[in-house]
Amino acid sequence: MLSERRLEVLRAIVQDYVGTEEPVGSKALTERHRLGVSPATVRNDMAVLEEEGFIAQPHTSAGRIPTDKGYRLFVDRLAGVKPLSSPERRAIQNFLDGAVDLDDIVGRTVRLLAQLTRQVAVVQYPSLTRSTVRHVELLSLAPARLMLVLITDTGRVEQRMVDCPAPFGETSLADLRARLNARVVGRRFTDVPQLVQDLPDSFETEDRATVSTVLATLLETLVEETEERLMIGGTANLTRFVHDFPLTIRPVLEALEEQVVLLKLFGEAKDSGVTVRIGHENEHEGLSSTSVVAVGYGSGDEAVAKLGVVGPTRMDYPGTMGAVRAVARYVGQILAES
Amino acid sequence: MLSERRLEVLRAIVQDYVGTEEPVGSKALTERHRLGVSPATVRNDMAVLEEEGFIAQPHTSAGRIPTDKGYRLFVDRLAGVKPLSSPERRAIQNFLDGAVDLDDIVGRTVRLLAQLTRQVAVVQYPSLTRSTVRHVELLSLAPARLMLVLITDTGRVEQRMVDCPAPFGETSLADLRARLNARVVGRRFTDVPQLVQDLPDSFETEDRATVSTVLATLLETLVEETEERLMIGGTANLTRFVHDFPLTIRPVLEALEEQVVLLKLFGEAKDSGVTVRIGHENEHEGLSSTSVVAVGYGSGDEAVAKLGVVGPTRMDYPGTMGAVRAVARYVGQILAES
DNA sequence: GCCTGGCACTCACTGCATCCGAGTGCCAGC
DNA sequence: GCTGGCACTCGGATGCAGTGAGTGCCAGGC
Repeated sequence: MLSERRLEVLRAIVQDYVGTEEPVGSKALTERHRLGVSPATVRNDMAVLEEEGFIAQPHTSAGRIPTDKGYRLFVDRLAGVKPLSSPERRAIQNFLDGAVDLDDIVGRTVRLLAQLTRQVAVVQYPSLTRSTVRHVELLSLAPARLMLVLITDTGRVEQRMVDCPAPFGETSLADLRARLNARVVGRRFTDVPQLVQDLPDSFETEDRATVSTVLATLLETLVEETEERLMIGGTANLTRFVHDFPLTIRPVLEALEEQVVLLKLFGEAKDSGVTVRIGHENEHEGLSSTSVVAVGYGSGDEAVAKLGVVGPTRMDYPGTMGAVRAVARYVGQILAES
Repeated sequence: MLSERRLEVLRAIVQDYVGTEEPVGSKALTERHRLGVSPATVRNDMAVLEEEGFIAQPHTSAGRIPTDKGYRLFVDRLAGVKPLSSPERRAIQNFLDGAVDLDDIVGRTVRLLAQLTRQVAVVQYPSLTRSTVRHVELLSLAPARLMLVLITDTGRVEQRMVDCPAPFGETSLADLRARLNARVVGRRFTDVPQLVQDLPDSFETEDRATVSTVLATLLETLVEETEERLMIGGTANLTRFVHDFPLTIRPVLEALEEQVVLLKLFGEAKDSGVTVRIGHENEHEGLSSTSVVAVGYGSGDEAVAKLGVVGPTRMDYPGTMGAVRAVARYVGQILAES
């Protein structure tokens, strides 16, 4: 077990390194922090911390930098979540108020988060799987061609063309529309297949095929749209670290474009509370020197999607976690209101 | 006026520089191109080209690189548009086929373009201003709360909430829906205000306020959505040049995030034919060492939006122009079919 | 008059030797 | 168990000479 002071030394190293971006030595540490001991003592502590794998030396004659394991300990035991200042809170509210639709909300959120954390921001669109149906609309475009429009409680709209096997009358259409809505409005997407299963049976024989086709398209939309979408912003912030590791910026940009990777990472994050994945904990080559801070957000108690930031492992964890958490809360509120 | 051979020298310089990414000298030029003259002659030609401002020397004792003006001449007079190979054409078709909706089409296009040109790709969503109305749908969510859904011929769907000044019955709603559609379906967005102007007058007094509110919301949607959206991809390609100018990558990323800038640039591009803006011709600080290659695309003869790439001024113009043009054509086809 | 070979000059880049200093590990003493 | 002292390491900066690709200019030839 590490003594209290050694943990204190680790905390000091992390804080200084995050601030200065340079390996920190024993002397500088005692000068900037009131550890109450001499550099020589700190050196001994550092030797222990290094042996345990919490810090490392880039070169023999250089200061120490935290390892992924060191950051992990820092996040888990040494640092809290730093609440935002009230001007910051007000800024968030001002920034998000006045959004007109879902795209706008997500767009504003991503810009806000990027600005606040000065890192790359990622916001997942509210997921369809966890949301409920607000309305299903059917429009007749041609005798045997319908448009299916699905509206969710999070304000998302999806539409699909349906080519019918047979012409479908206006009355049948109105009938289907009414019955379909009666069954699914307010229900969760996952429950829909169950709820509409026997619907074709209650129609005239000649219409059954069309009804089945429409339902098939609806279910397909639900499944397809489970591939969730992301919005990304603030990639220019990556260049703040370009003098450090110009090599790393490319794989990170590539990873960001492969949205699958991010979706997987976000999917693994807890629904509530801030999740932090540090360096190699992200099982992706390109992100091995970055950390991902993610949190769920939603209009009610339940998280419908995640948002967060991607930045270098050397980041201000308390501040970033605070910003991410605060933004998630406000977005949740906005969603609940709309 | 520059002699034929001097133009040939300029072409050779541009081609070599684009290939090698290094200033090109007179000796190397004569070795790689059949100019039929000696290095000394080429040196004289270079001196003239430099005096005219088409090429420049980074250092006194270095080779020459083209200036923006040099690239401009190259693009305008010395290079054609390189058609794609047939495997490339097939690849485009395969890549774009099977897109399910507009988001998907735009997403695939942007990835395709980024891959093909190995540069940053930008695709503008089909603009609402030039498209026509396919359908307007009105849904009653609560006694005095409606949802307005607008569907365009390009497959785009926009929805807005409408808070009515007074409760609005189902029959009135059906009436409004029918009459509204009768007037605007198939019409251009710009014509809509004119077409619906007198619609409230034909309703009962108690419903007029609501009808007006609905129409106001519709018109607002048309105007608001004129702020067009963009999708960007392939930013990782920027890092291919990071060893050259690590400084420039940041302003470019920033410019890309300020979509207004790109929209302006794209707006200035011609509707038909490939438009190239080179270096400082882009009136934006961050893009002064990049070129923008843009082209309009659309489902019919008319361009409904633009797409293109952003890359270093030192790019393969003929190839890039060919790829951009080809992609625009195929996307137009896909849009026309759907 | 235009092209060419020759020549002196420039200057970025490389490799090498040197110096400097922040930082370390270790040890004897309090 | 903490501290001051000390020898040691080694990356980074500085200075310098050598190299070579490239240039401009000039006199001579087709």
